[in-house]
Amino acid sequence: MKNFVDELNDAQKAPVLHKDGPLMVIAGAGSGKTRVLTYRIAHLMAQGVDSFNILALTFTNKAAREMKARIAQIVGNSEAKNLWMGTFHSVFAKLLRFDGSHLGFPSNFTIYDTQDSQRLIASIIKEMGLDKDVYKYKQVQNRISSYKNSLITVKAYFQNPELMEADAMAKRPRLGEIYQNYVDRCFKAGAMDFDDLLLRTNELLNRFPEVLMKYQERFKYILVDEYQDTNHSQYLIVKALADRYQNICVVGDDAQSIYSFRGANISNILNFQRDYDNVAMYRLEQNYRSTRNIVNAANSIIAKNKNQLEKSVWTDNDDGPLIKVHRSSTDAEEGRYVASGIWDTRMNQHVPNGDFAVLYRTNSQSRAIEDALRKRDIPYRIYGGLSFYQRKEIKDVLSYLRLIVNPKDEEALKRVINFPARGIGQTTVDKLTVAANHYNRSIFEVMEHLGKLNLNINAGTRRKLEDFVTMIKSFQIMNEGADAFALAEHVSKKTGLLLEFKKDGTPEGIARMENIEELLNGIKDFVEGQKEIADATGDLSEFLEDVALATDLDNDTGDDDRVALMTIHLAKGLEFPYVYIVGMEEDLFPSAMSMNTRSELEEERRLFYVALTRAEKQAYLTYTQNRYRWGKLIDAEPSRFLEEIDEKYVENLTPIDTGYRYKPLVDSDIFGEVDKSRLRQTKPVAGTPPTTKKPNESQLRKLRKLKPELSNPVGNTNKIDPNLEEGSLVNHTRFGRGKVLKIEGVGNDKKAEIQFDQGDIKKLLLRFAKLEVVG
DNA sequence: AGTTAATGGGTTTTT
DNA sequence: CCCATTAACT
Repeated sequence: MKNFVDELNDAQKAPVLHKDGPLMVIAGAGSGKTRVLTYRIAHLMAQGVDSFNILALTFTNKAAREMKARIAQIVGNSEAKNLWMGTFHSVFAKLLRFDGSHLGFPSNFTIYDTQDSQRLIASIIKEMGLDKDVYKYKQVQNRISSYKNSLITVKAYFQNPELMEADAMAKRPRLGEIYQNYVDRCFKAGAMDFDDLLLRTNELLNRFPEVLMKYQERFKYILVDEYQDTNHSQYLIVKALADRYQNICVVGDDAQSIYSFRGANISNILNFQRDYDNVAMYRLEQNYRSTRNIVNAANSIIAKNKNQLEKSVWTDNDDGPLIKVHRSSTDAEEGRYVASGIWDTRMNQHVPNGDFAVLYRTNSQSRAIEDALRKRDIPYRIYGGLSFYQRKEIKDVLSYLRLIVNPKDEEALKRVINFPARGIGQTTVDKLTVAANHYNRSIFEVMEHLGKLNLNINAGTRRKLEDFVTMIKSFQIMNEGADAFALAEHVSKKTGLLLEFKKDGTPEGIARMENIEELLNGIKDFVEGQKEIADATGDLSEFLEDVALATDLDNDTGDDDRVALMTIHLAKGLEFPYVYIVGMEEDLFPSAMSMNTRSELEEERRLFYVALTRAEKQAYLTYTQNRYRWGKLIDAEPSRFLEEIDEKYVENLTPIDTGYRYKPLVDSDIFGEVDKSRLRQTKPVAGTPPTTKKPNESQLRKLRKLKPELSNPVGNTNKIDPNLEEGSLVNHTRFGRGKVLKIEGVGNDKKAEIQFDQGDIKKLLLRFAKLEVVG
């Protein structure tokens, strides 16, 4: 453990060697920010700071793990073990497990994910008898979430006439009541949502000075990575904890602030010098990552933003090749271009798959890329999107486990009380919910005391409820002895979950069963892994917390060689030699939802800056003229960002599209509400795209008339027969033999027009599934 | 009352 | 393309 400081350049050394007091490091993309943070922690420890007194907040748990491993190499494993490191959410979840009892939360509280929150809110809206078209649960959840991130509690909400008026203006005067109910129900269920982990930490530190004092003393040195993406709630936690010793080191880059949609506040970094006294300020401006062309191109883009800190990123690296821009006619062709490009580079340069990344704005764009890579047998891994733990079957198993740990967990209970089906329907659950609200108890408690309550539930159903309670209780008893793996395995079998998917027999059913098996293996690994860690017990509740806060990136073992596919947001902090940025189109990137105001557009631009600066050697930008969106082919126009790059650094592989007029910017920051009528777009000059035909009026009329006849004709909507194609002969359960005339749409949302051999039904437009193929 | 198929609506990024 | 809701069936 010596001389590690010599591995740094002078600019990097300064913040590493700086000892006490607040410091801010403004670090340009690729300037060795993580290195500075890692070495600073190692240096503090080498100087005799107890590792128990250091708290490091990182952007992903994976980053924390890697940093810890590197520090362990320098100062030794036993010392590094005591560091508190992780994301805001995971660190403060841990803190709340210790001290949440002050607020009335059990140490085994559940963490609700977004879906759990939304379901609960939907249920509250229904119970309150509100119009669900006015109070849309997703919007309501969004609103509540942003209140929480701004530290607006229910009480604060009702004390703020402006907020209430804003919601009343939006025709949602009872939003505050929903908020109130939501908070109460979470509390009653012993549950916290993602935002609560920060909000409740704030509450804890504010209301209990002795707790605050304890953690101020514990965390004498605090380091925060990606400070530009902290929200108000996180900002206040850091401020409170650092208040005593003022040993706060924040690292970030305002040019890479891309999380304002979840409350990140760029002014946290812009105002750091105002918030603390005698701030030492360091800048890292030399980029070690990318070629000069990439660095300069990125600079030319970010220069279009008005709101930013002074900074000039430069590099000593070679110029490298120009950035390649490619146009294709459809998203499928775009995929083929990417796949063949990767293929060629891999062959010519002899580089591994892991050197490539394909970045996109939205998760749904991955499909076309996947298809093309698969056809070429190029191994890839998709990060993010629907994560493993969010899949239906996995959430089902996890819900049982959650219920065992915390039987008050209402969302988990509602999910599994009738899955696999055991004859407990919606009406029964509604009755239980009403009773639970009435007695101010959890649903599970109501179920435990069915006999003493008069709930108008018939004897058969009552019996089923009792059986369910008995089953969960038997699991709880088992949980006291057996380890998490044995329990989870027992639960999957005993509840009939595994069987449910097995008897299904379809490829999906088998895939689901395999997923459950994979989950069980994951639990096994976890239990064994936890035995190595000092303060871990390897029990179920620890696993559940891990799962609730894990990101896809965290689970990446990185031991196989694959092309990486991910959103630009997920790519923050990563780097790859070859980077494809696909879907460079208006309305997609910049996104149609975030190009109305200057601040939104500037954030999209920063996102583009982040994307481009991931590339070390070569960047490719691609766009299409037509793109499938939900099965429909739509026009696409090149992104304005393509024009914003200084042309010196770009090579156009295809003729440049011209003749567009971009949507005018309406600055709602100044003018208030955006006038949507001003946002009309001109038509493209490019060739006419192929269009899909809609059913004509007479076909539609026929369909509507036939509707009663069409009950139960085609099986499960979600499973399509891949063998069906135009011209196939099919057998219909009701109408008999017929021929497929036309197929519309893509993926699982296909429709077939079928001509039947007999009867007066000539043509029928159907969504099809499980139609038996005859010919 | 409970189960299953069909339909209609929204449509970004994530802990 | 996914999900929640509705409609029809057992």
